[in-house]
Amino acid sequence: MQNTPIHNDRIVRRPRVTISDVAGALGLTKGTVSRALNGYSDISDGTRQRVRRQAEAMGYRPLAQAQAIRTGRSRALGLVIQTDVADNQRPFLSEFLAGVTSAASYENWTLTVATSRGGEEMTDTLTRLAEERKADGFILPRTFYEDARVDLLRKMDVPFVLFGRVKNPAGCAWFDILGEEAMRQAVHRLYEHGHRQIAFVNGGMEFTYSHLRAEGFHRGMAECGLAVDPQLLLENATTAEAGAQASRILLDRSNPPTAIVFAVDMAALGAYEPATALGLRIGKDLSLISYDGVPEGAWAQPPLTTFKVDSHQAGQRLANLLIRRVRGADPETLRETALAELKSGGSEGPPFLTSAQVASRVKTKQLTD
Amino acid sequence: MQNTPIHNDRIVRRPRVTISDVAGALGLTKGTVSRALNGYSDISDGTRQRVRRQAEAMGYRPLAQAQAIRTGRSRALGLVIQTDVADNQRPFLSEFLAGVTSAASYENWTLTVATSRGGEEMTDTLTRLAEERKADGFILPRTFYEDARVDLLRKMDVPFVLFGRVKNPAGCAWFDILGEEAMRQAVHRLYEHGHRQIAFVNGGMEFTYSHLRAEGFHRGMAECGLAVDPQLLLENATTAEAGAQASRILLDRSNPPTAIVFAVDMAALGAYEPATALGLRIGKDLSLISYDGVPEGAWAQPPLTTFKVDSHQAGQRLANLLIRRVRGADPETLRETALAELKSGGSEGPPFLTSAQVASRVKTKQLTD
DNA sequence: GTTCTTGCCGAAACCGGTTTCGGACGGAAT
DNA sequence: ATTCCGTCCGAAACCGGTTTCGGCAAGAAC
Repeated sequence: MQNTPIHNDRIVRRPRVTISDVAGALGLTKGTVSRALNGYSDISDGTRQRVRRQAEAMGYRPLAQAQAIRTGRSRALGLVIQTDVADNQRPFLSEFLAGVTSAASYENWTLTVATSRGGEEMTDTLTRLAEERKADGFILPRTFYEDARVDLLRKMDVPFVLFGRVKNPAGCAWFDILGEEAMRQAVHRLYEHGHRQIAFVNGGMEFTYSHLRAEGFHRGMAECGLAVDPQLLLENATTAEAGAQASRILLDRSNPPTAIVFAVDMAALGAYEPATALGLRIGKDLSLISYDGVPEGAWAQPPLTTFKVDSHQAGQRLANLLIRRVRGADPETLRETALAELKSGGSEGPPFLTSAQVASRVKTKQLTD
Repeated sequence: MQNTPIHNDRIVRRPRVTISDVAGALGLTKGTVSRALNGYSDISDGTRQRVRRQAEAMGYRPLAQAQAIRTGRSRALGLVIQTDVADNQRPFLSEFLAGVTSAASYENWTLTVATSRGGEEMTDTLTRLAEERKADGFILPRTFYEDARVDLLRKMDVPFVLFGRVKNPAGCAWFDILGEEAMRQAVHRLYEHGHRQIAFVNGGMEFTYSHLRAEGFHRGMAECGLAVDPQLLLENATTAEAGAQASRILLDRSNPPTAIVFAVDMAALGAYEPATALGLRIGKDLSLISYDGVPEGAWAQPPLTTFKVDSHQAGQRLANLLIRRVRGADPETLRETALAELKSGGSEGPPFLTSAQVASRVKTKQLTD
């Protein structure tokens, strides 16, 4: 009996052009070809040209994996998607991936994707991908204010870039969209419409973006000369249910808001049902401005006014930053931001009612029910 | 001056446990350890046990890339997402990826993702990924009736599995959800509600699913003893705009439908606006049943009745099938299907109006506008 | 005309695995 | 006591690259 593996998998693959093929065609050694292609200084310009042309002509593409076992790098970006977060990144994922992969493939890099439910599984996944060198570095989406992934990767000395920011930015590279600026503009816009009682419904405070958006809201209020009523500040609404709950609480106040700024679209969409039930018309009796640009927003009646995020651009920039990071660039020089774009949908406008009128309408509606 | 590459990238990585480390600890050679771990028959059970235990204890994980340069396989699945298709896979992508990666990582495989606008770019991307061995095989989502990707991969002899089916199934493995069965059930359900004028709005005929769903619709009609009115059959509606357009056409017929079966949720959502504008209440004067289970459907008023696809399961099964395929299983034995689950939302019910009444209401409404 | 550089390339080791080949050893058959 | 035959492992080649090292030839310095 001959010596065979138990799983003798069928292997069929057509031959590739190897570096030895290129070297042979030129009468050089593969070492020389390798150095020529990788820009070593001990190769003459003439030879370098010849090698480049020949490689091109033969359609030679180096095998990233073969390079990797010596260099430690395989030209692969890593992305671990959190599946436990009740997040709103879902609808953007396709665009985001398109952005990442287009920028990556431009540099001949690829993307390795994994998912994780967070916590220990996240640690295991990142470790495994890094140790098996399935990724040279990671894009970390949806950052937490204090992010365990950052601590881990910092400790392992694995390159990474953040989509978002963190509490302690030391050694971090990132791309982020200035949510704080959007919230600031939202307040200004509502103020100009004539609103004076403006509420703010934030997301989960474990996320960095919530801290930033809160800051932007407060700054906007201050710039407009409006005092922030602590009664009109709520947190932890990232779903429609939570948004509905928050809206009911706010509208039940003695001084209800005539406008609500939401940090998250999905929460804002939750406001439609309770508002309508209380006899308040969205965009007239109650104005809403939110953030994200989820497609569901366009289907609401009236469509949700929101600050839309360009996910494709985000993916592109993050891929670009990470590649530069892996190549050794200083992370502190790899920090970019962009602005969200206002998409007016009709959920905001000049107030038809005063706060007091809203309150009385809510009261009478509740009594009649 | 010493010999240095132009881009002298910083390389920092902590040491790994290699197969030589394991071999050294046991006083064996790395070849023996390799054979022991890969189940060769010329290793005694005792040694195999010792090696397994030692590898486990030292936390040895083979470097897929190093294995790949000899074996040609790197334990990576490939997924190329089409970005040019006006599709509805977007919302499901996250779940789908979670399914794929969970099944993959269970077998210690990973997922390489790329995007492509289709056509030549798709060919290039698949070729590049296969040649660079960034993927041992591919999952092909959203299959076309005649699919160029299938032809290419067949020719290159690269393993693949389809999410969906194709015209010529020879040598193809797949997982698919029986859309035809859903359409059939949709007709039965509407028939039992009392509908007799049932229209069908299909997706693009370049997709396999459209052929299948049409077949299911026709079968359902036949089973219910209903004649199919060619006037009530439309195609090529995969977006809300196209769905709205189709709805207007159907409602403008001399014998308008009292119910419409849509092959695609996004198209069905397009029916709400024109129906409402013509004074027809969805779920009463006009019933809708659709397919996909997009989240937007739950936000429509009334929510859309639809057959929901389990994307997580689909991803999981596809990953599993592809791994077996790469390991050499006969594709013809790798074919699975599942059923979509009906999610009743309120967009369908017994007809409040006859076809003639719908026609007259449409006519008067159009005159008054 | 030597000697010293410098430029440029070949040779070979190396990365972390897999796979082929052959030989040592022990037990059974002769 | 040989011979024969499996069993089981070591040795070494190999995969496709990268990187180190050393040496040859030509030009510069003496």
